[in-house]
Amino acid sequence: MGKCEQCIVREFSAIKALNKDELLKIADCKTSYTVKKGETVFDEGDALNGIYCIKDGICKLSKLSDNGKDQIVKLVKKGELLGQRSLISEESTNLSAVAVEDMQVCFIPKQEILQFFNENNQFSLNMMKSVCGDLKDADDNMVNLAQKTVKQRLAETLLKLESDFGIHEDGSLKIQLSREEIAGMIGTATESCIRLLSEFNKEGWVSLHGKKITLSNKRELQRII
Amino acid sequence: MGKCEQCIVREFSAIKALNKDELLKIADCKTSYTVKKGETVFDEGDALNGIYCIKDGICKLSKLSDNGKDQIVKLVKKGELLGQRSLISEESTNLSAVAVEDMQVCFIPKQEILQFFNENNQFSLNMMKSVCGDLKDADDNMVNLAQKTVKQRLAETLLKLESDFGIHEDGSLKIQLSREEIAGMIGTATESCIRLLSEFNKEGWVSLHGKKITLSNKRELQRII
DNA sequence: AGTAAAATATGATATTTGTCATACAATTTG
DNA sequence: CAAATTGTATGACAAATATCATATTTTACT
Repeated sequence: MGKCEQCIVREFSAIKALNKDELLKIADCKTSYTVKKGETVFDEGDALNGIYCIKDGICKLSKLSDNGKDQIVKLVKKGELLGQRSLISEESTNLSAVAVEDMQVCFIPKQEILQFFNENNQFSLNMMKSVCGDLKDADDNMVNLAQKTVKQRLAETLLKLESDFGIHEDGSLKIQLSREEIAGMIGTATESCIRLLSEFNKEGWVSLHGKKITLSNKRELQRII
Repeated sequence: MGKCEQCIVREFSAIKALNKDELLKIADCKTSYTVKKGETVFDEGDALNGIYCIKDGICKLSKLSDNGKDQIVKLVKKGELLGQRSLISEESTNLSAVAVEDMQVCFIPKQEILQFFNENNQFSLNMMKSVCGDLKDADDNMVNLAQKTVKQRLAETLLKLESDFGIHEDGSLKIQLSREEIAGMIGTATESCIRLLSEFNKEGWVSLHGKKITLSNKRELQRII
């Protein structure tokens, strides 16, 4: 059983408000495991009995639309929590969480979290702030989906992927998503996404090598937004 | 100075967790006023020094997009609070709030709310639930904007307006929005919205009399979603 | 390594939606 | 009350995007 006290990501979420004793309590009741790329952490409609703390890796939160396409609502990375909304609202999840790369997660049972809500005000406040941050992002996203063209959304998403997840030494985006997943983020058909990426490539704004995407002219990408 | 204890809407929001003393404290420091239809409660980018409790009326939360169009993110009605997100995140608002019909609002200063966060756990929890509810709605909305057609979104929005705000005796929607506002909700051009409403009218799904909209065939509207 | 499956790419075409122009109706204002 | 402004309506057209078809490339799997 790993010690939460020494966990690298304990400073990255609401959990940073917990003291030594509280961290020990979590360490005692948590269960850690790995989730391989493509595997599911939880599915839309699942009743969650706790929250997940992402120790490593990235997952996508998505919702299946009636037309059969998966809309990606958010990418969640190392240090962030999964499933808070569902826990707080006392509802089943409205989203499913699938690993985009191999993950290590710790599951913390509901009762612990609820207890912290009652006993540690800063924890509650942190959690609130985190949900509020998600809400702001969601609102911004809504406006983009409603008012911007697919091209603008693609450019914006690429820039955001770079700033959120960084680049390799060769300059390519660290996070690797399939074209279908990118399409699912910007809300368009996979073919349209592929087509626009090719176009960006021809314009010299990005360069494509297999799944690797390098933003070679960020200024132009920024300009068309 | 009105007494919060006797306010009709005190049960409708996180405020319901406050006890008599706490309500008296609010009553003491709040300022009540009216906002006429079309007037602004606060603007995108404003730093808020508290939150607003809507005693009566409806307002739209919207964000101006780069293309000059206002995207309506949420309609907020009697009993709900305005400005929590901004207060919790300690940021300026990302949305502006404009009255859609005459409103009565009470402004409650920041310090009071922050104190309740520290002293009244149930209040914090309620607030969290409310923000989580907004987040869920926003996520759902995102999926609709990304994956559904304008026609589907219009039908869905009309049904939602009826269920959220009710109908007059003559069957028409109680809430009256301009075509431009409806377009701003579904994320489309005003002309497209007008055109589709006409089409729905010709199909016999809605009937239009000036600004009054009556849903005359909800089953069909439901079907096309 | 060799085959099957999946992902990517691209063309052709249809559909949806936005834009611009204009007309008319309703509402506001002096 | 008339003029001016704003909101609604509709047509014509252009642009954006989706869909379907079909290669080609990459990846996964024995």
